[in-house]
Amino acid sequence: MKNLLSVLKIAVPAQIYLKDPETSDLGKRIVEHSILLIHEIGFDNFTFKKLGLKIGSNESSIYRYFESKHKLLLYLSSWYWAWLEYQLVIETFSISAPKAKLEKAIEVVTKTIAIDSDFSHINEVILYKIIVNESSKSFLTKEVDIENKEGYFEIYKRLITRLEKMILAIKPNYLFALSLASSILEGGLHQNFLNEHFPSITNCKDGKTTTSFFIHLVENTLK
Amino acid sequence: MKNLLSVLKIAVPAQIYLKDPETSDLGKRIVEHSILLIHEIGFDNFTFKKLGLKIGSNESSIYRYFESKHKLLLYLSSWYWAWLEYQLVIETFSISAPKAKLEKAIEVVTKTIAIDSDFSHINEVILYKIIVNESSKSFLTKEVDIENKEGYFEIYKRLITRLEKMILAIKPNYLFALSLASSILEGGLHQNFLNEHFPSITNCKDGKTTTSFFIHLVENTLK
DNA sequence: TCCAAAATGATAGTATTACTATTATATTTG
DNA sequence: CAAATATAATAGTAATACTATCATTTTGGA
Repeated sequence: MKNLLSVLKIAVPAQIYLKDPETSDLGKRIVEHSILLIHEIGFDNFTFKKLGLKIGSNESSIYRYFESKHKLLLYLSSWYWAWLEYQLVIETFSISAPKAKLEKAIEVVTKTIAIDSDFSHINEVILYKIIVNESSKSFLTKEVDIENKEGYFEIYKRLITRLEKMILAIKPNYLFALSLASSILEGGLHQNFLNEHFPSITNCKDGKTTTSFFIHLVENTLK
Repeated sequence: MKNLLSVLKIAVPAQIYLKDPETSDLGKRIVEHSILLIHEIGFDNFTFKKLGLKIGSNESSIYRYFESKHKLLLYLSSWYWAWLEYQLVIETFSISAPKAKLEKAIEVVTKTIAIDSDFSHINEVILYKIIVNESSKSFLTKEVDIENKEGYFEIYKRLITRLEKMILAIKPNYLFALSLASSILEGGLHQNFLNEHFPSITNCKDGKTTTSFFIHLVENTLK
């Protein structure tokens, strides 16, 4: 996995950034340390000024890469979804049995990311925590419809349609394959959020995983 | 339903406000018009100054009721969950068959609110839209753990444990009753969000309702 | 190796936000 | 009718989320 990725690049929709952060050292440091800083102080308290201070660079230079901190969050989210899509594809590619394939897919998209694949400047463990705690803010805005039209959520939507296909491979006449797919993805994040902040309203703790909850749920639903 | 509520008061945790908005005309206007204004311009663009302008009052007066706009959002969310809990209780109270009871419960918590019960200054149809589009912001903060300890989310959590009980009444040995309950509640909101902004990744549209998706899902899971 | 272009940094400035503080004026109530 | 309470008006503050301008450094090609 690590080696494969070292020759690949996670592709984020180009409209999201002004200048591709992957093309320079400063750009990479912006992305790397924005993840750490957002994790540390939360997205709402995060500013480009504070990030500049942290990386020994200038606020104005960061604005050359991203129009706003909202666009940066969109970038991080898209990057994560692209990374997850890649994981999904390689992990399920060689499985031909539909049921086993979907099971592996559910595992990939609902498990708590705990190991940094370490192929780049991006720490996936911390990024995953940001996705759990902040990523909804990327679409909970008044501008969501415009930004959706501009393609900012393409990777996310593609991921869901990939899951949908795997669901339909098991039960072609199931009427809610898309809704089930989006429930697995967002629901997985939400259960992990609850585990962290509201443990009294989730069972996904103490050895019982979010993954096992969803595998059981989906299996029964598609029976 | 309307008549019953006219003698009842929706109880929101008192820590959320500085002065109970239900106790004065200004307070009620603050709540009433904050719902309309947040719906109109979005929570992120909403300010107490703009609200003051709208209701012909002063920013400083609004601050006497709510410490911050974040607290106001917590108030609106809590109010909605309390209102929904009330709906849940009266609609399921007289049903004794566990399966029918849960089915009705799912209907209550996942359906799109389209009729204003009109018993108060609060427009539940618009409030529901705010819940769908903004309520996650009430807990997606760095302060969530402190605020949780202070009891700001009590009603929400109680609602989920009510659903949990109904689930366990059907299948007492089911290990994920809490997770299923929280998935129904948040998942219901999310599917309705998708219906509004990302229709390409949900099936809950064109006559197929969010409610029917969840009823089917839960029924099979508890079989 | 030098020159121009590109990238980065430094500084300043702006409108708005999310408040707090103070004082003045209504309104209610005992 | 006075005192308490509620509301309004005004001012002020530090921070935010940027934009604009200009200076300096780095780099990539002839």
